[in-house]
Amino acid sequence: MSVTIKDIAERAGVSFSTVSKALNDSPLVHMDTKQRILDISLELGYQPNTAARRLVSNKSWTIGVVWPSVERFAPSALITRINNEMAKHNYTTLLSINQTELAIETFLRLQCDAILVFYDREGEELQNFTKQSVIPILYYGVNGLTPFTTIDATRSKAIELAIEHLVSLGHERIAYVGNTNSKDPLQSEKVAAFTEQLAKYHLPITIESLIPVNSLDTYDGYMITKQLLVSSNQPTAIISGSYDLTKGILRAATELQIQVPEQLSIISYDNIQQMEELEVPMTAVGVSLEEIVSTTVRTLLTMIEQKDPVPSIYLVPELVIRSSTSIPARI
Amino acid sequence: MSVTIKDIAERAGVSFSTVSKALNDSPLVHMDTKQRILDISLELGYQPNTAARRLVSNKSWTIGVVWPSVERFAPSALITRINNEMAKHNYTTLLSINQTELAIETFLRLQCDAILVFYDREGEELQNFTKQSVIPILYYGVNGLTPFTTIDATRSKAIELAIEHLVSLGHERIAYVGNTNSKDPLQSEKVAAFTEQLAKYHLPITIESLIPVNSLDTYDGYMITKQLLVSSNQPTAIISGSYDLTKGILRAATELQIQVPEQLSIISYDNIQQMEELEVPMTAVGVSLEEIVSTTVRTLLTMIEQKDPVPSIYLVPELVIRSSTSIPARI
DNA sequence: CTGTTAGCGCTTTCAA
DNA sequence: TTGAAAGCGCTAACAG
Repeated sequence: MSVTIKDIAERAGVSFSTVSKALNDSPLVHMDTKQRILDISLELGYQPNTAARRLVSNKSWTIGVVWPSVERFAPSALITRINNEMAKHNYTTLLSINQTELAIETFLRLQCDAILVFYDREGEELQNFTKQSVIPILYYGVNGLTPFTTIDATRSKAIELAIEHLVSLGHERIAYVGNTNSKDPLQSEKVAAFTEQLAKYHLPITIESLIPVNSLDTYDGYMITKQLLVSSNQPTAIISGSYDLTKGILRAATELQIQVPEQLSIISYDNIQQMEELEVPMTAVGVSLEEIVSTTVRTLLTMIEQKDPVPSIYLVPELVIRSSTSIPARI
Repeated sequence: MSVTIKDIAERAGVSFSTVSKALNDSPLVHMDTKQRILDISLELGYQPNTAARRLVSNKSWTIGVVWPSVERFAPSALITRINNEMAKHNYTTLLSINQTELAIETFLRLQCDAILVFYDREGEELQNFTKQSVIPILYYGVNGLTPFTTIDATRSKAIELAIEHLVSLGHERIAYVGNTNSKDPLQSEKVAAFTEQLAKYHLPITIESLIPVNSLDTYDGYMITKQLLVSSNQPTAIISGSYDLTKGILRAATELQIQVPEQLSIISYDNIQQMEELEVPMTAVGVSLEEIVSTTVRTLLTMIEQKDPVPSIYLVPELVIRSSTSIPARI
């Protein structure tokens, strides 16, 4: 059996309720007493019993995170950051790699204080949790897909920014490398925005405009780009759907001795620090990781406090210009 | 407030302890009563309060899993399976992507019933948990690296099997594609076994024997193999360090129009079902996923029950011959 | 078979 | 400033 507040109380010669107060830094305890109790608890290696604490406070101090099945760098970094940020607020982040429905059920049973769901799967349907859920559920994804509050990174806006940037530089043959056939709404939103914007600027949409990859892996990005860059009707600029893809694209260009940005401009989705550190510092669009993290954490905390509905949030993407884009090469 | 056993008791006109028994399927409750209570609890949507349950039973019914930082397919599949298997035993698996030390601390504080650590990082040191840990900690990795009970997949034995198989087919120029420079003991064990075995069979060790990749990604596997296969002193057989690498290796071979296994034999580490489904069904070595899962779960359960020390376990790898290996081509 | 009782370890009034 | 007491929701003797 581990040490409890009673043990400390006995040792300190006070009642256990005083210990409880002292440990919670209550102002109702004399400084000296408090210090003595703190010392003793430290000495005894006291660890509060979470179960008991939860029972009485009716809080679990945990939040459940439903993790996307597919691993990529950006989401992985996101979760790590959220995890650390929530820790600062005393919340422990639990991850589940189960199916969304199952994971939510588990977290519900565990009485997590909130659930964060990364909507990243292809065409999942889950509507049954609408009302029965007493605890707040926050989605990260595209708003409107679920009845829940959603943090939406407005991926379409990001693609708009990218194209605007390229067009302003004078590019006309722009390709999008990404999950063009995916039913994943996070991906298809980018694709839709891409074609829309091309149309808006009266740019040609050819078979070389939408370059499909099966996954968002570096590997696939590399493979498809190598094909693309030896085709007859090469683009002067590529928009990449993710950080991982970008690594592959860049590698393909390097290998074919195509200078970036002189001969080929690249602009990537995913506004993360790592873009800076690629062989060619990468111009990127997207909501910055920091902002996604801080907004998510803040929203989560708000939802937990005031169990009232919180409106969905649209995060505004930015364009970060680095060294991978320039005016198109003379042909 | 959610519904408690007291609510059910009131509704059913029995005492709450009877409800508790009924809900726990105790034989001490009359069938009729039990059924009625079950019906009511269902009707009311009763969800047991985990905190309370934990408090009294002094168990959390959770096990914490420290997840390796690097994502690859095989470990990912492993964790998913363990997760599901533990669920059958009423345990909820919590994942932490924090540093090992931090994660263990968290799980300790949460009073998990056991902690499973995937030792997958490069040269981490953590010796401080040796005694203070009241709850069982199980490692998955290479035995001897930590003071804890470890499930060891004897990767060296797997490589032995691979080489034995290749040698028996008549191969002499064998290359190992893997993390040859990694400090990760899981990887270096394979490498060490590889060179040892080559020596044992008096096979030449050249620069083309150990093919280093930076990561275990498909991408890197592809890249390095393409280089390897156009070199002057090509191997007749490749041993791949992981499933992901193998995908890349296979792809490189296909692209260079090298027939597998006619012109090149490939044998892969990671004994998982997916090997069957590659373009060329892959001969593989390693402990089968099923066995790793069942052993891990069983050990975990045992450790939880009898808080006595459990000895480390060495799992025996198998060779699964499929279609990617054959006698070497005539030169 | 069913109910009563006593906690599990902690927080939180309420008295002293 | 401290202590006493109640109770969070549940399980587990023990008594009927």
